[in-house]
Amino acid sequence: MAKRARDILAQHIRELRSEKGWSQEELADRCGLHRTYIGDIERAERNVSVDNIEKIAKTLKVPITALFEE
Amino acid sequence: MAKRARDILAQHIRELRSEKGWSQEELADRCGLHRTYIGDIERAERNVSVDNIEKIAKTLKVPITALFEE
DNA sequence: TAGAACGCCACTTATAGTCTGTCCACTTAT
DNA sequence: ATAAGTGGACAGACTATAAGTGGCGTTCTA
Repeated sequence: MAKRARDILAQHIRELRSEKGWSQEELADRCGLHRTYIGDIERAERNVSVDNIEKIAKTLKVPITALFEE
Repeated sequence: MAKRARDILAQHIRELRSEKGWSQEELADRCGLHRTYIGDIERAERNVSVDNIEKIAKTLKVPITALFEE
């Protein structure tokens, strides 16, 4: 049973954010997104769209492909 | 000037679909999406979200990372 | 001259994304 | 011990926009 894309995304975002020592709120502010929204994404409860995936990847300084690697 | 994520996505989807000799409508049907919606995505006019990106990747039989490679 | 493939427009419905706030767990200072 | 601060889970209500559909025009080619 393959993992859903949003689960993989969630996991990578949380990991990369933690590595930087950022809170969800700090990542949110840097992305121009909302604090609770980042929380939701990291719990894989949101169906994020490409434009926001791109914002998050840029903020985390990784290519988008890095957010989907299994 | 870096290309927007949705442009890269658009280009890959169109290429992979063409390689298979599928029309937009055929890809749409196989994905369970609508003909014009696929057209819009290939013209980078839609801000698609992960769940649909995942559907398209599965239908095209490529990992999601392949849809974002530059 | 029919039909297959696509671009493009207009539209409705569903949900992405924002915001306010409460609760809980864990720290750190008093 | 306990108050005060920080980070995160979660709820509810709202607004912006993605999802999804149908129709028409054009181009190409059989």
